[in-house]
Amino acid sequence: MAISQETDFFKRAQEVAKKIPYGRVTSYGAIAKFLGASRAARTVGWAMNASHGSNAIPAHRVVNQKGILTGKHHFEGTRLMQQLLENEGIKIKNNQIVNFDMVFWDPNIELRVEK
DNA sequence: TCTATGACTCCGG
DNA sequence: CCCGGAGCCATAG
Repeated sequence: MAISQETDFFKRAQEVAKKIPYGRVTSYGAIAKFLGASRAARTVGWAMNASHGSNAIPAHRVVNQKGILTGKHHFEGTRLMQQLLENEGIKIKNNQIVNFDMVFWDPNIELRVEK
């Protein structure tokens, strides 16, 4: 089912986050762009913050454009986010995803128009 | 309505 | 890639 355009921005961001496949990651900007506001990446982070702690949103699969775990700071432990990603087979070094280009999942490509 | 904020991104050096 | 500065956007108060 398509993500309703009627839904609030941050809720749509959460829906996209839920669609991130296991072992894959994406960026705030990619989600923002998919929602129609490529420059609202910061707001996407805001949505993650709201969802985190409330619902089971894989926010750990959302990183910045460089593949750096900028949001790890907001998880319970500073290593929780990294461990969750490593548990999915993602290599991380110095807070950065090593094979970022390989695990990167772009909703604009994978979800697209979403038949 | 206006101001402040932020888990971002782009650009130049 | 690292660093500093500016821009953009939605939400909260």
